[in-house]
Amino acid sequence: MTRKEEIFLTSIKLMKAKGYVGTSMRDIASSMSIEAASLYNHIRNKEDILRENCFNLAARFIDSLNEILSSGDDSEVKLKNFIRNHIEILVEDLEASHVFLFEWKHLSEPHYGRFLSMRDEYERGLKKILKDDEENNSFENRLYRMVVINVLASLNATEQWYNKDGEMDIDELCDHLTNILVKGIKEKI
Amino acid sequence: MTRKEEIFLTSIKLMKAKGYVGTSMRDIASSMSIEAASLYNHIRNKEDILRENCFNLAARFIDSLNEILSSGDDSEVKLKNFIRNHIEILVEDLEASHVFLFEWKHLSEPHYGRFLSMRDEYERGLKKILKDDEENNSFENRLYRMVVINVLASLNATEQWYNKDGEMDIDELCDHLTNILVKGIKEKI
DNA sequence: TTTTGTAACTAACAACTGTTAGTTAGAGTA
DNA sequence: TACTCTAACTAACAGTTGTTAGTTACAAAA
Repeated sequence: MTRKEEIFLTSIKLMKAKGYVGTSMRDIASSMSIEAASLYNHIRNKEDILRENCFNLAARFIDSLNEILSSGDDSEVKLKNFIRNHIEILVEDLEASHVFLFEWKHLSEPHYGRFLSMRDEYERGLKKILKDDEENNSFENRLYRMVVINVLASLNATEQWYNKDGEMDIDELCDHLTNILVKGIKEKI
Repeated sequence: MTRKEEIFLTSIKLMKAKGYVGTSMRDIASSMSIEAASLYNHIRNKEDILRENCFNLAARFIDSLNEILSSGDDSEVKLKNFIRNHIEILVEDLEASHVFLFEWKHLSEPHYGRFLSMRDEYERGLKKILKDDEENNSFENRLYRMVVINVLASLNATEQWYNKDGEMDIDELCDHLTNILVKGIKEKI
Protein backbone atom coordinates (compact mmCIF):
# COMPACT_ATOMS: atom_id res chain seq x y z
CA MET A 1 0.00 0.00 0.00
CA THR A 2 1.43 3.36 -1.03
CA ARG A 3 1.64 6.24 1.40
CA LYS A 4 -1.08 8.01 -0.58
CA GLU A 5 -3.39 5.04 -0.14
CA GLU A 6 -2.67 5.04 3.59
CA ILE A 7 -3.71 8.70 3.75
CA PHE A 8 -6.94 7.95 1.90
CA LEU A 9 -7.73 5.04 4.17
CA THR A 10 -7.11 7.05 7.33
CA SER A 11 -9.09 10.00 6.00
CA ILE A 12 -12.13 7.95 5.07
CA LYS A 13 -12.16 6.33 8.47
CA LEU A 14 -12.11 9.74 10.16
CA MET A 15 -14.63 11.23 7.76
CA LYS A 16 -17.07 8.45 8.47
CA ALA A 17 -16.85 9.21 12.17
CA LYS A 18 -16.76 13.01 12.12
CA GLY A 19 -17.95 14.01 8.66
CA TYR A 20 -15.94 15.63 5.87
CA VAL A 21 -16.09 19.18 7.25
CA GLY A 22 -15.52 17.97 10.80
CA THR A 23 -12.30 16.20 9.82
CA SER A 24 -9.29 18.52 9.60
CA MET A 25 -6.03 17.92 7.82
CA ARG A 26 -4.41 17.99 11.25
CA ASP A 27 -6.80 15.26 12.44
CA ILE A 28 -5.74 13.08 9.53
CA ALA A 29 -2.06 13.84 10.01
CA SER A 30 -2.00 13.28 13.75
CA SER A 31 -3.85 10.02 13.23
CA MET A 32 -0.84 8.96 11.14
CA SER A 33 1.69 10.51 13.55
CA ILE A 34 2.93 13.08 11.03
CA GLU A 35 2.41 16.82 10.46
CA ALA A 36 -0.46 18.20 8.41
CA ALA A 37 1.88 19.82 5.90
CA SER A 38 3.44 16.45 5.12
CA LEU A 39 0.17 15.23 3.66
CA TYR A 40 0.66 17.62 0.76
CA ASN A 41 3.60 15.61 -0.53
CA HIS A 42 1.06 12.94 -1.47
CA ILE A 43 -2.24 14.65 -2.19
CA ARG A 44 -3.14 17.96 -3.79
CA ASN A 45 -5.78 19.11 -1.32
CA LYS A 46 -8.45 17.97 1.09
CA GLU A 47 -11.26 17.75 -1.42
CA ASP A 48 -9.23 15.34 -3.55
CA ILE A 49 -9.78 12.72 -0.90
CA LEU A 50 -13.55 13.13 -0.95
CA ARG A 51 -13.68 13.46 -4.72
CA GLU A 52 -11.63 10.38 -5.43
CA ASN A 53 -13.70 8.34 -3.01
CA CYS A 54 -17.05 9.52 -4.36
CA PHE A 55 -16.24 9.20 -8.05
CA ASN A 56 -14.45 5.91 -7.67
CA LEU A 57 -17.60 4.38 -6.22
CA ALA A 58 -19.94 6.24 -8.56
CA ALA A 59 -18.02 4.95 -11.57
CA ARG A 60 -18.28 1.39 -10.34
CA PHE A 61 -22.02 1.67 -9.83
CA ILE A 62 -22.46 3.15 -13.30
CA ASP A 63 -20.28 0.49 -14.92
CA SER A 64 -22.26 -2.25 -13.27
CA LEU A 65 -25.51 -0.65 -14.40
CA ASN A 66 -24.39 -0.40 -18.04
CA GLU A 67 -23.29 -4.01 -18.05
CA ILE A 68 -26.74 -5.07 -16.90
CA LEU A 69 -28.63 -2.79 -19.27
CA SER A 70 -26.70 -4.02 -22.29
CA SER A 71 -27.16 -7.68 -21.39
CA GLY A 72 -29.84 -9.74 -23.07
CA ASP A 73 -31.26 -10.97 -19.80
CA ASP A 74 -34.93 -10.67 -19.05
CA SER A 75 -36.03 -8.03 -16.59
CA GLU A 76 -36.34 -10.32 -13.61
CA VAL A 77 -32.73 -11.45 -13.97
CA LYS A 78 -31.66 -7.86 -14.57
CA LEU A 79 -33.19 -6.76 -11.30
CA LYS A 80 -31.61 -9.64 -9.45
CA ASN A 81 -28.22 -8.79 -10.90
CA PHE A 82 -28.68 -5.12 -10.18
CA ILE A 83 -29.27 -5.85 -6.53
CA ARG A 84 -26.37 -8.27 -6.43
CA ASN A 85 -23.89 -5.87 -8.01
CA HIS A 86 -25.05 -2.91 -5.95
CA ILE A 87 -24.62 -4.82 -2.73
CA GLU A 88 -21.24 -6.21 -3.74
CA ILE A 89 -19.86 -2.75 -4.47
CA LEU A 90 -21.42 -1.27 -1.34
CA VAL A 91 -20.19 -3.97 0.99
CA GLU A 92 -16.65 -4.27 -0.31
CA ASP A 93 -15.55 -1.23 1.69
CA LEU A 94 -18.22 -0.16 4.16
CA GLU A 95 -16.32 2.93 5.33
CA ALA A 96 -15.81 4.22 1.81
CA SER A 97 -19.47 3.56 1.09
CA HIS A 98 -20.58 5.52 4.11
CA VAL A 99 -18.59 8.57 3.04
CA PHE A 100 -19.88 8.12 -0.50
CA LEU A 101 -23.47 8.03 0.70
CA PHE A 102 -23.35 10.84 3.27
CA GLU A 103 -20.60 13.29 2.38
CA TRP A 104 -20.89 13.82 -1.39
CA LYS A 105 -22.87 17.00 -0.83
CA HIS A 106 -19.69 18.74 0.28
CA LEU A 107 -18.16 18.40 -3.18
CA SER A 108 -17.67 21.79 -4.80
CA GLU A 109 -18.68 22.60 -8.35
CA PRO A 110 -18.28 21.30 -10.96
CA HIS A 111 -17.84 17.99 -9.16
CA TYR A 112 -21.07 18.36 -7.25
CA GLY A 113 -23.04 18.70 -10.46
CA ARG A 114 -21.20 15.84 -12.13
CA PHE A 115 -21.90 13.62 -9.16
CA LEU A 116 -25.58 14.48 -9.17
CA SER A 117 -25.92 13.67 -12.85
CA MET A 118 -24.26 10.29 -12.32
CA ARG A 119 -26.74 9.60 -9.56
CA ASP A 120 -29.57 10.56 -11.90
CA GLU A 121 -28.21 8.22 -14.53
CA TYR A 122 -28.14 5.37 -12.05
CA GLU A 123 -31.70 6.05 -10.92
CA ARG A 124 -32.93 6.26 -14.52
CA GLY A 125 -31.23 2.93 -15.20
CA LEU A 126 -33.00 1.26 -12.30
CA LYS A 127 -36.29 2.78 -13.43
CA LYS A 128 -35.77 1.25 -16.87
CA ILE A 129 -35.12 -2.16 -15.34
CA LEU A 130 -38.28 -1.94 -13.26
CA LYS A 131 -40.39 -0.66 -16.13
CA ASP A 132 -39.32 -3.41 -18.50
CA ASP A 133 -40.79 -5.89 -16.10
CA GLU A 134 -44.15 -6.71 -17.67
CA GLU A 135 -45.74 -7.97 -14.52
CA ASN A 136 -44.83 -4.67 -13.05
CA ASN A 137 -45.55 -1.93 -15.53
CA SER A 138 -48.84 -1.08 -13.99
CA PHE A 139 -47.15 1.44 -11.72
CA GLU A 140 -48.34 4.88 -12.53
CA ASN A 141 -45.58 6.89 -14.09
CA ARG A 142 -45.30 9.33 -11.21
CA LEU A 143 -44.77 6.40 -8.82
CA TYR A 144 -41.59 5.14 -10.37
CA ARG A 145 -39.47 7.83 -8.77
CA MET A 146 -40.80 6.81 -5.39
CA VAL A 147 -40.20 3.12 -6.04
CA VAL A 148 -36.67 3.72 -7.35
CA ILE A 149 -35.75 5.81 -4.34
CA ASN A 150 -37.26 3.25 -1.99
CA VAL A 151 -35.32 0.39 -3.52
CA LEU A 152 -32.04 2.29 -3.39
CA ALA A 153 -32.70 3.41 0.19
CA SER A 154 -33.24 -0.19 1.23
CA LEU A 155 -30.12 -1.40 -0.53
CA ASN A 156 -27.99 1.42 0.84
CA ALA A 157 -29.32 0.81 4.35
CA THR A 158 -27.24 -2.35 4.29
CA GLU A 159 -24.27 -0.12 5.08
CA GLN A 160 -25.80 0.59 8.51
CA TRP A 161 -25.94 -2.93 9.82
CA TYR A 162 -24.03 -5.40 7.67
CA ASN A 163 -20.90 -6.93 9.10
CA LYS A 164 -18.64 -8.73 6.64
CA ASP A 165 -17.29 -10.95 9.37
CA GLY A 166 -20.77 -11.81 10.60
CA GLU A 167 -22.82 -14.90 10.04
CA MET A 168 -24.51 -13.78 6.81
CA ASP A 169 -22.62 -14.08 3.54
CA ILE A 170 -23.30 -11.96 0.48
CA ASP A 171 -25.31 -14.61 -1.35
CA GLU A 172 -27.73 -14.96 1.51
CA LEU A 173 -27.87 -11.18 2.02
CA CYS A 174 -28.80 -10.60 -1.61
CA ASP A 175 -31.44 -13.32 -1.53
CA HIS A 176 -33.11 -11.77 1.50
CA LEU A 177 -32.98 -8.27 0.06
CA THR A 178 -34.39 -9.42 -3.26
CA ASN A 179 -37.19 -11.25 -1.48
CA ILE A 180 -38.12 -8.33 0.71
CA LEU A 181 -38.02 -5.82 -2.11
CA VAL A 182 -39.92 -7.93 -4.61
CA LYS A 183 -42.42 -9.73 -2.40
CA GLY A 184 -42.58 -7.42 0.60
CA ILE A 185 -42.28 -8.12 4.27
CA LYS A 186 -45.40 -10.30 4.34
CA GLU A 187 -43.68 -13.03 2.40
CA LYS A 188 -42.19 -15.77 4.51
CA ILE A 189 -38.49 -16.21 3.91
CA MET B 1 -43.02 33.86 15.26
CA THR B 2 -40.50 34.85 17.91
CA ARG B 3 -36.99 35.96 16.97
CA LYS B 4 -35.68 32.71 18.44
CA GLU B 5 -37.91 30.69 16.17
CA GLU B 6 -36.71 32.71 13.19
CA ILE B 7 -33.12 31.86 14.10
CA PHE B 8 -33.98 28.16 14.34
CA LEU B 9 -35.76 28.21 11.01
CA THR B 10 -32.90 29.96 9.26
CA SER B 11 -30.32 27.68 10.86
CA ILE B 12 -32.09 24.48 9.88
CA LYS B 13 -32.41 25.68 6.30
CA LEU B 14 -28.67 26.39 6.16
CA MET B 15 -27.75 23.18 7.96
CA LYS B 16 -29.72 21.14 5.47
CA ALA B 17 -27.75 22.72 2.64
CA LYS B 18 -24.25 22.85 4.16
CA GLY B 19 -24.36 20.48 7.11
CA TYR B 20 -24.12 21.34 10.81
CA VAL B 21 -20.34 21.75 10.91
CA GLY B 22 -20.32 23.59 7.59
CA THR B 23 -22.77 26.18 8.87
CA SER B 24 -21.15 28.93 10.95
CA MET B 25 -22.82 31.31 13.34
CA ARG B 26 -21.78 34.08 10.95
CA ASP B 27 -23.55 32.26 8.09
CA ILE B 28 -26.73 32.15 10.12
CA ALA B 29 -26.42 35.76 11.22
CA SER B 30 -25.63 37.18 7.80
CA SER B 31 -28.53 35.23 6.38
CA MET B 32 -30.71 37.25 8.79
CA SER B 33 -28.78 40.48 8.14
CA ILE B 34 -27.51 40.77 11.70
CA GLU B 35 -24.18 40.14 13.45
CA ALA B 36 -23.19 36.72 14.80
CA ALA B 37 -22.93 38.00 18.35
CA SER B 38 -26.56 39.11 18.25
CA LEU B 39 -27.70 35.52 17.96
CA TYR B 40 -26.59 34.95 21.54
CA ASN B 41 -29.35 37.19 22.84
CA HIS B 42 -31.75 34.44 21.81
CA ILE B 43 -29.94 31.13 21.96
CA ARG B 44 -27.30 29.72 24.28
CA ASN B 45 -24.98 28.19 21.72
CA LYS B 46 -24.77 26.56 18.32
CA GLU B 47 -25.41 23.02 19.46
CA ASP B 48 -28.70 24.09 21.07
CA ILE B 49 -30.11 24.50 17.59
CA LEU B 50 -29.19 21.00 16.54
CA ARG B 51 -30.17 19.49 19.86
CA GLU B 52 -33.59 21.09 20.01
CA ASN B 53 -34.30 20.03 16.45
CA CYS B 54 -33.17 16.44 16.93
CA PHE B 55 -34.87 15.80 20.26
CA ASN B 56 -38.06 17.56 19.30
CA LEU B 57 -38.50 15.15 16.41
CA ALA B 58 -37.21 12.14 18.33
CA ALA B 59 -39.75 12.77 21.08
CA ARG B 60 -42.58 12.94 18.60
CA PHE B 61 -41.56 9.65 17.00
CA ILE B 62 -41.33 7.97 20.39
CA ASP B 63 -44.68 9.35 21.55
CA SER B 64 -46.34 8.09 18.41
CA LEU B 65 -44.76 4.67 18.90
CA ASN B 66 -45.95 4.36 22.49
CA GLU B 67 -49.47 5.31 21.52
CA ILE B 68 -49.53 2.54 18.95
CA LEU B 69 -47.95 -0.07 21.21
CA SER B 70 -50.42 0.57 24.00
CA SER B 71 -53.43 0.43 21.70
CA GLY B 72 -55.48 -2.72 21.46
CA ASP B 73 -55.31 -2.82 17.68
CA ASP B 74 -54.20 -5.95 15.90
CA SER B 75 -50.75 -6.01 14.40
CA GLU B 76 -51.79 -5.19 10.86
CA VAL B 77 -53.51 -2.01 11.98
CA LYS B 78 -50.57 -1.20 14.23
CA LEU B 79 -48.19 -1.37 11.29
CA LYS B 80 -50.45 0.75 9.14
CA ASN B 81 -50.68 3.37 11.88
CA PHE B 82 -46.96 3.24 12.49
CA ILE B 83 -46.29 4.06 8.85
CA ARG B 84 -48.93 6.75 8.85
CA ASN B 85 -47.63 8.49 11.97
CA HIS B 86 -44.03 8.22 10.92
CA ILE B 87 -44.73 9.81 7.55
CA GLU B 88 -46.89 12.55 9.06
CA ILE B 89 -44.14 13.60 11.46
CA LEU B 90 -41.46 13.35 8.79
CA VAL B 91 -43.32 15.31 6.18
CA GLU B 92 -44.61 18.10 8.39
CA ASP B 93 -41.26 19.91 8.16
CA LEU B 94 -39.00 18.38 5.54
CA GLU B 95 -36.03 20.61 6.34
CA ALA B 96 -36.13 19.80 10.04
CA SER B 97 -36.45 16.13 9.17
CA HIS B 98 -33.40 16.24 6.92
CA VAL B 99 -31.26 17.74 9.67
CA PHE B 100 -32.71 15.22 12.13
CA LEU B 101 -31.82 12.33 9.83
CA PHE B 102 -28.35 13.41 8.73
CA GLU B 103 -26.81 15.68 11.36
CA TRP B 104 -27.57 14.02 14.70
CA LYS B 105 -24.14 12.43 14.74
CA HIS B 106 -22.64 15.83 15.52
CA LEU B 107 -24.38 15.95 18.89
CA SER B 108 -21.89 15.86 21.74
CA GLU B 109 -22.19 13.61 24.77
CA PRO B 110 -24.38 12.99 26.65
CA HIS B 111 -26.89 14.03 24.00
CA TYR B 112 -25.38 11.75 21.39
CA GLY B 113 -25.88 8.72 23.61
CA ARG B 114 -29.36 9.76 24.59
CA PHE B 115 -30.31 10.19 20.96
CA LEU B 116 -28.95 6.77 20.05
CA SER B 117 -30.92 5.08 22.80
CA MET B 118 -34.12 6.76 21.64
CA ARG B 119 -33.44 5.49 18.15
CA ASP B 120 -32.90 2.01 19.55
CA GLU B 121 -36.18 2.24 21.42
CA TYR B 122 -37.97 3.18 18.22
CA GLU B 123 -36.42 0.32 16.30
CA ARG B 124 -37.30 -2.16 19.06
CA GLY B 125 -40.87 -0.90 18.95
CA LEU B 126 -41.15 -1.47 15.23
CA LYS B 127 -39.62 -4.91 15.66
CA LYS B 128 -42.29 -5.74 18.22
CA ILE B 129 -45.04 -4.63 15.85
CA LEU B 130 -43.63 -6.77 13.04
CA LYS B 131 -43.11 -9.78 15.28
CA ASP B 132 -46.64 -9.71 16.63
CA ASP B 133 -47.90 -10.22 13.14
CA GLU B 134 -48.67 -13.94 13.08
CA GLU B 135 -48.53 -14.29 9.35
CA ASN B 136 -45.12 -12.82 9.60
CA ASN B 137 -43.33 -14.38 12.51
CA SER B 138 -41.50 -16.83 10.37
CA PHE B 139 -38.65 -14.41 9.95
CA GLU B 140 -35.56 -15.79 11.51
CA ASN B 141 -34.62 -13.79 14.56
CA ARG B 142 -31.42 -12.43 13.07
CA LEU B 143 -33.38 -11.05 10.13
CA TYR B 144 -35.56 -8.68 12.11
CA ARG B 145 -32.83 -6.09 12.45
CA MET B 146 -32.43 -6.05 8.69
CA VAL B 147 -36.17 -5.78 8.08
CA VAL B 148 -36.59 -3.00 10.64
CA ILE B 149 -33.75 -0.98 9.15
CA ASN B 150 -35.10 -1.54 5.64
CA VAL B 151 -38.58 -0.35 6.56
CA LEU B 152 -37.26 2.77 8.28
CA ALA B 153 -34.88 3.50 5.39
CA SER B 154 -37.78 3.35 2.95
CA LEU B 155 -39.99 5.56 5.09
CA ASN B 156 -37.21 8.09 5.69
CA ALA B 157 -36.38 8.16 1.99
CA THR B 158 -39.65 10.04 1.55
CA GLU B 159 -37.75 13.10 2.72
CA GLN B 160 -35.68 12.97 -0.48
CA TRP B 161 -38.47 13.29 -2.98
CA TYR B 162 -41.79 14.23 -1.41
CA ASN B 163 -43.20 17.66 -2.17
CA LYS B 164 -46.04 18.82 0.06
CA ASP B 165 -47.36 21.07 -2.67
CA GLY B 166 -47.20 18.30 -5.25
CA GLU B 167 -49.92 16.11 -6.60
CA MET B 168 -49.78 13.36 -3.98
CA ASP B 169 -51.46 13.89 -0.62
CA ILE B 170 -50.45 12.13 2.56
CA ASP B 171 -53.24 9.57 2.47
CA GLU B 172 -52.20 8.38 -0.95
CA LEU B 173 -48.51 8.49 -0.02
CA CYS B 174 -49.08 6.27 3.01
CA ASP B 175 -51.17 3.82 1.01
CA HIS B 176 -48.45 3.42 -1.59
CA LEU B 177 -45.72 3.05 1.01
CA THR B 178 -47.72 0.48 2.97
CA ASN B 179 -48.38 -1.48 -0.20
CA ILE B 180 -44.78 -1.48 -1.32
CA LEU B 181 -43.44 -2.41 2.08
CA VAL B 182 -45.97 -5.13 2.80
CA LYS B 183 -46.49 -6.65 -0.63
CA GLY B 184 -43.29 -5.65 -2.41
CA ILE B 185 -42.72 -4.01 -5.74
CA LYS B 186 -44.24 -6.91 -7.69
CA GLU B 187 -47.70 -6.10 -6.46
CA LYS B 188 -49.74 -3.95 -8.80
CA ILE B 189 -50.88 -0.74 -7.22
C1' DT C 1 29.86 9.91 -6.92
C1' DT C 2 26.20 12.66 -8.36
C1' DT C 3 21.43 12.88 -9.06
C1' DT C 4 16.70 11.94 -8.26
C1' DG C 5 12.57 10.66 -5.62
C1' DT C 6 10.25 9.98 -1.38
C1' DA C 7 8.74 11.55 2.86
C1' DA C 8 9.11 14.04 6.40
C1' DC C 9 9.96 18.63 8.90
C1' DT C 10 9.38 23.89 10.78
C1' DA C 11 7.32 28.19 10.27
C1' DA C 12 4.11 30.94 8.70
C1' DC C 13 -0.10 32.94 6.10
C1' DA C 14 -4.72 34.91 6.11
C1' DA C 15 -9.05 33.62 7.01
C1' DC C 16 -12.44 31.72 9.84
C1' DT C 17 -14.34 29.52 14.27
C1' DG C 18 -17.67 29.86 18.53
C1' DT C 19 -18.26 32.77 22.04
C1' DT C 20 -17.97 36.72 25.58
C1' DA C 21 -18.03 41.47 27.40
C1' DG C 22 -19.75 45.65 27.33
C1' DT C 23 -22.64 49.06 25.08
C1' DT C 24 -26.57 51.36 22.73
C1' DA C 25 -31.13 52.45 20.78
C1' DG C 26 -35.90 52.22 21.07
C1' DA C 27 -40.35 50.67 22.74
C1' DG C 28 -43.54 49.54 26.54
C1' DT C 29 -44.54 49.83 31.44
C1' DA C 30 -44.37 51.69 36.43
C1' DT D 1 -39.96 60.57 34.31
C1' DA D 2 -37.55 56.37 35.39
C1' DC D 3 -37.19 51.57 34.61
C1' DT D 4 -37.11 47.27 32.12
C1' DC D 5 -37.12 44.38 27.98
C1' DT D 6 -35.83 43.33 23.45
C1' DA D 7 -32.66 43.26 19.98
C1' DA D 8 -29.17 44.85 18.01
C1' DC D 9 -24.16 46.58 17.91
C1' DT D 10 -18.56 46.81 18.11
C1' DA D 11 -14.47 44.77 19.56
C1' DA D 12 -12.01 41.26 20.93
C1' DC D 13 -10.47 36.44 22.57
C1' DA D 14 -8.01 32.22 21.77
C1' DG D 15 -8.03 28.60 18.93
C1' DT D 16 -8.51 26.23 14.36
C1' DT D 17 -8.68 26.02 9.34
C1' DG D 18 -6.44 24.65 4.62
C1' DT D 19 -2.46 25.51 2.46
C1' DT D 20 2.32 27.20 0.94
C1' DA D 21 7.36 27.94 1.07
C1' DG D 22 11.49 26.36 2.02
C1' DT D 23 14.39 22.85 4.05
C1' DT D 24 16.33 18.33 5.49
C1' DA D 25 17.30 13.32 5.70
C1' DC D 26 17.76 9.12 3.42
C1' DA D 27 17.56 5.55 -0.06
C1' DA D 28 17.79 4.08 -4.87
C1' DA D 29 19.31 4.96 -9.60
C1' DA D 30 22.56 7.14 -12.90
